[in-house]
Amino acid sequence: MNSNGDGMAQARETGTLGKLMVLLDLVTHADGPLRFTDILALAGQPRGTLHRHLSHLVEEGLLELDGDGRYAPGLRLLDFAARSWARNEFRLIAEPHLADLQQATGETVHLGVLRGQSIIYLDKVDGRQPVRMYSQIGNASPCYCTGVGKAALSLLPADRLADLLAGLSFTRFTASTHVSAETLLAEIREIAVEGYAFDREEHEAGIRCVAAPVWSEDRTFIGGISITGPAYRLSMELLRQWAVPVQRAAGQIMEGMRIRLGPRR
Amino acid sequence: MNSNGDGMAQARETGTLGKLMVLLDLVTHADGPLRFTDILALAGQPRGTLHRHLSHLVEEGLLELDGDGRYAPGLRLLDFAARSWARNEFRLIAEPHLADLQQATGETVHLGVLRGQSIIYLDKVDGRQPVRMYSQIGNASPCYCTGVGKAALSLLPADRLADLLAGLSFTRFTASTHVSAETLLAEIREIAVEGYAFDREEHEAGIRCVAAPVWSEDRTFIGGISITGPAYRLSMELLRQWAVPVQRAAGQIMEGMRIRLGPRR
DNA sequence: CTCGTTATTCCATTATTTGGAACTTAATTT
DNA sequence: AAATTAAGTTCCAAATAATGGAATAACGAG
Repeated sequence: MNSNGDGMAQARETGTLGKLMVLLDLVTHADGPLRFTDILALAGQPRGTLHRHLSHLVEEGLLELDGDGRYAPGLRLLDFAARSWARNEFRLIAEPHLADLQQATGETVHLGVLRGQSIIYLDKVDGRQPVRMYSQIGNASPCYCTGVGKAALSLLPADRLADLLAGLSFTRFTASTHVSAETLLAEIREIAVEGYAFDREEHEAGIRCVAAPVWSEDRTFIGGISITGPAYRLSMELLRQWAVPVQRAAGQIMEGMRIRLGPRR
Repeated sequence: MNSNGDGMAQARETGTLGKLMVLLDLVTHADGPLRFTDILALAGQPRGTLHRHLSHLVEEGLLELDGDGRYAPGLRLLDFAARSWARNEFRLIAEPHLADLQQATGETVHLGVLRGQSIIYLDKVDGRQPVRMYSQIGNASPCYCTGVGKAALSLLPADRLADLLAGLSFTRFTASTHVSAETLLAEIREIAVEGYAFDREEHEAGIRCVAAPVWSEDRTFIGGISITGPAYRLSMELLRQWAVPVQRAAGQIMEGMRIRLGPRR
């Protein structure tokens, strides 16, 4: 009955919630607060419907409406996120190993997981300056141009990987960004063999990283950890050396997951 | 038809969204992952409805369903929150002044705003150990037992304050926690006169703070900043001295808001 | 294998959402 | 100041999506 094989991008099967989430997405991804008319143009929902939807979102604290009639992300989202983060077992288990890795290398260490087509960063340890956490934690980055992302992709079974690649649309961030599924797939196959991935200034010019895949046994978490830093300090040769400790830390995290989560299943 | 005059607590006027948010609240506020039956008992929604609601929330990434059939907060919430936080103007303007205050006192500095009956912490600057941001940022704390909370309440017009107090239910966290609207109101009146508030170990034993109110001209942000630390180091006398720099920093933040946001209105 | 528990699916009924249009309010121009 | 245009809000009959009781399926312990 309800075949969904066409090329329509944003079709959702989640009823009212899906429509509301489109709005939340629009507002949170915009460069600044949006007025009603702006959202009307972007969302393509009828006036009456849109107005009620926005009112409900504001009422629930998911959006905020300022004195100039502009909609911005609501602060209630922070409370939800803080709780989500505070009790995340993957992160809790990984934390000490990230700190170790930071100590060993002196560079910034990240933990991220694959959610849909994005990598969501769960943790960051940076030894040098006081950390501005939200600056990176929680941020969703594309999977095809980050070390953690490519490491995660290398863990997917062929069919799931193919599906994901098929749905991907590439944005060129730098000269080295993958912009086709073919070259990306080729690199992912290599990564699957080697067990580690590089980001060769693919997301941000001047920034390199080496990453290793990490996953939980039930596959709830498919992601990776990485060491990131400026290209002038992190030669490709150095990154190749660091692949070893990164993989070791990844192994320790997975062992920690097995011990903590294994018995229950 | 749908009279709503009874004592039912959680009645919402936001249709489907309201019901979904109740579920998000339940899961994010629980001590750990919840099974379907747990939620069924807590939410009081019929089986079929609940099941569909949960499925939709999972599909949208707001909840996650692990291999044992337990629901936990979803990581998509982190992405929303990170964006909400990153562009929050109040926080951006306050940031340098919080850092100054931290430098001047050596203790932890917080920025929070009133949302409903809660204070949501927008920022934290702690000079000593590397900051675990989410540990505090984003967390919603009760307004009646935090310095920032009481400072914020002192800014409310009498009628809004009365409404808020009427809806408050008090939890005794320590021996000094306010547990009645009367004593709280009395202190708030004092704070309104003095221009600063203390937390005398009211939320957590052994932790004190001094706070000053901060607000934006359009009243979108009503909150405060505080200096927090252990009681053995922060005597009440010292806190009284620090009221001055805290108020000064608060003034600077408000001046910053006026300059940045004033022209637009 | 069986029983008790927990989770999922089904579908006629009903309540909610929908969305075009009318209306109000605010901003801009003459 | 009045007129004009744009922006935001409310309304309500029609259509659709949510509802929820009951049946089914999956799981787990004894």
